[in-house]
Amino acid sequence: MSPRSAAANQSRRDATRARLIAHALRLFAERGYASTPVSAIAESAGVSQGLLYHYFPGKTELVVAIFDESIRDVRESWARADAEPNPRLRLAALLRAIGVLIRERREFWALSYGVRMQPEVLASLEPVLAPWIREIHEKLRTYLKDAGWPDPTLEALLLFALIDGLSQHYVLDHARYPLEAAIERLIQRYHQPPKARRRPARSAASRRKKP
Amino acid sequence: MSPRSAAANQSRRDATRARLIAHALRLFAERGYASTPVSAIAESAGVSQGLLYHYFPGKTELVVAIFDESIRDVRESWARADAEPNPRLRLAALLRAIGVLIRERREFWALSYGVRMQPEVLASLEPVLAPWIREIHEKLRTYLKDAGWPDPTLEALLLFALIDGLSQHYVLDHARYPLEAAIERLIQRYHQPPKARRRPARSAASRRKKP
Amino acid sequence: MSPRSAAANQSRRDATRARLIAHALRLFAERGYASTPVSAIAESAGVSQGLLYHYFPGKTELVVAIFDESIRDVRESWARADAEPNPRLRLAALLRAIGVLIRERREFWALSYGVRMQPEVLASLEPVLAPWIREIHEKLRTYLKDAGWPDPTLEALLLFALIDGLSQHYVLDHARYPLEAAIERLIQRYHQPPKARRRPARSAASRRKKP
Amino acid sequence: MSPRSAAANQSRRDATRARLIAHALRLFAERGYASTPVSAIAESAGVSQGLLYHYFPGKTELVVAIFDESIRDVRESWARADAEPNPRLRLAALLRAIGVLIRERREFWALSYGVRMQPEVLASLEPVLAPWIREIHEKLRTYLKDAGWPDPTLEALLLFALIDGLSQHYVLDHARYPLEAAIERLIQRYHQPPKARRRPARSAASRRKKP
DNA sequence: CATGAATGAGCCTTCATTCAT
DNA sequence: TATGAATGAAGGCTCATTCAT
Repeated sequence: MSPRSAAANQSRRDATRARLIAHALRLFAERGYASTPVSAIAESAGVSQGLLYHYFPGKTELVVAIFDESIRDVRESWARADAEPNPRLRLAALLRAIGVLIRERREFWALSYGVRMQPEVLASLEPVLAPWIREIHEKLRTYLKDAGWPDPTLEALLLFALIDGLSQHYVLDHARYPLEAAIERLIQRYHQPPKARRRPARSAASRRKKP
Repeated sequence: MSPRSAAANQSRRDATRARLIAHALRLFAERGYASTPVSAIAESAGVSQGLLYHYFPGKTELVVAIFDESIRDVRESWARADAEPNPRLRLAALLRAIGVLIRERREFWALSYGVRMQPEVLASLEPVLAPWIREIHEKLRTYLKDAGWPDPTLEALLLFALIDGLSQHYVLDHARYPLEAAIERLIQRYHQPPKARRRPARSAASRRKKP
Repeated sequence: MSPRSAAANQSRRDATRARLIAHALRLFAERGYASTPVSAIAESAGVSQGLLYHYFPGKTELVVAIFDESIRDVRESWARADAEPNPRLRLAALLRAIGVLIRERREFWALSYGVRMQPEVLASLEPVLAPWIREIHEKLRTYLKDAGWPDPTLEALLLFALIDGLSQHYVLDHARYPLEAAIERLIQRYHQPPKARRRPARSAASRRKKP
Repeated sequence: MSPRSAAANQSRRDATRARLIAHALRLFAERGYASTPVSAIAESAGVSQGLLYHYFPGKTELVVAIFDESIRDVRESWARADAEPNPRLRLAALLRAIGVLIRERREFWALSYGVRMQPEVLASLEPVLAPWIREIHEKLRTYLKDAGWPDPTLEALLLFALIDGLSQHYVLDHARYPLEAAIERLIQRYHQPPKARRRPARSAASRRKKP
């Protein structure tokens, strides 16, 4: 085989693979992972069922590939926020980037939320998912800390939960959900860290101990 | 005339039904709705598979029954917060009640999040779910408004997202998730409405135009 | 137990039994034997499922009971035709009685035709059905013979087929089927035996040989 | 490009499909539609149960396919009778062809009669069955009319009923039923239209009024 | 690389029948 | 006599995966 045909072959492979991933993502998002037969994906992508198994060892690996790719894209998108030198604007930039991602990657979030509670799939996804979640949390934590927020760890936890909830609610009703307004309010709220309290917040535990 | 007293029969029915619901909830939460065969539920509850169909027309209705019951319980629990006369403390009471519910009803939330993205199941759940979501939002909105928050509608949206995200993250890693601390921080943050801003918040669009 | 209560009991038994048979017949006719659950019959008759099994050992015996009863009624109805002394009018009377029976017992015929091709059920029905069919054939044969028809055995075969076909077609589309007209034409045709042919009918085989 | 030649694949498909139809027909005829599990058909045809569902969407469609094919064959067979120019001989030719079909297609008639009274199956069969029945009736009517029979519509009704009844009785006891003799008698009877009656036939109603 | 026929396991559901009361 | 909860055995169907070509 000439190198040229080999290269052509490779690009064809890549194209087919990409098409499979794209169609799988759309179908998984629309109908749910469990309710989407492999046959439907192959058909939608215009390839035979057998061929799909030349590209992915199984349905599970297909979903893992989707996550791999999507997470990589999301990472790239976020990376741009790092360019912002001003820590306070940096956080805003990140939130805005997230808003865009929520909208543009809606299908992926749909799949993601649909699969998160399925132990079977989750098992294979763990190696991809766990580091990513840590990474998100760490990123939020750093940004918040740099912006002067106290207790950035817990704060990052809340912000992450808020973003995730927002994203999920948007996915569930994207036609009517006021995502833009919500993101703006979010940006505004995180524009500056809260002033130091007169009295430091006491935890429920400590409160119980000194009544 | 009746062979078993009607009351005895009814209580027997109720007991079996409750057992089925409890076991179904646990299994659905653990393994996911789609991955939990009806046979596993029946076996776990210690009844024959056929009997399950005397109590529920199908797997779908079983999950609907779980939602019906769980939502009813959640409603009752929240209703207590309404007793608090002070609007500001009322919101805190609600958040604290929610914290308790997240922990105590963890299995239900797991099922809930797992099923939310599955169109098939969702279709049957819609009549139960849609009013409930509206109700939650409305309750949050009212509480926030009574506590003096501006734009309570959007604010309720964010708070709901935050709670939902928190709950979901807790479900995914309940052993290590600092739910209590998060709830406390939440209560603290919502302890009083934000002060009026010096400058009204500008929309993303306008901001982009005048840098 | 006093004899009176025993008698009352018996009549109640009979009433329940009759009700079960009637409802079973209707349901079997409407939905088909195989597609009618025993539970539907019990419910329709307003008794518990368990009680049904006190009256009939099983679904099969229920259908046998229906046949027993229906055949008995049909026999009684036909018996009246025997009263007619004139052989020619007697045949007409029988045909007319059959016309009435086809209409009045439509449900039974529907069940009968639906069950005739199901070996399982047929096995239990054989002891009831076989003698009845022989009886019908014999009756037709005798009537035809008495009316002067040649080869009454074969003739009875044809007449039976014609009646059965008519009945079945009527059952399949009773709202539009011109049963009355068909019966009248039948009576007219069988009003008198065919004149002796000039040439005896030759078999298909012999005809093909001498053209 | 294709791994197996398209033609080879198609012939393979056709062969499997035909085998499935043949075995299904036999089993349905022997044991009845409802009492024949799909698994039995697959096993009898020597394929896996799952494969059957690659060829037919369901059990219902399998029986519809059988009807489609059988009816097509019957049509072809009857078409030959049309070639006969003499109207009187044409009717005889048709009846003789019918006699052959009754015998050769016995299994199909058995299935047909077994299914006719089952509303579930009938629903799917309606689109195939209804036009066919109209076609039969119309053909008989035309043949009778061409042969000089008065009131050919009603006459066709009777002839159809007779043929159907004959066929059914033959199916029920093919080993002993004198089908050939019956067909010959039929042909002989329909050899020429009845002579005009001296007295017009009176309806049952009018007859009852003047005793 | 590519096809799609073929498999086999498992799932949801139905239903005749039994049984404790 | 009467109830209806309970069982167990199928049955129809889906689908991830394999394999011959």
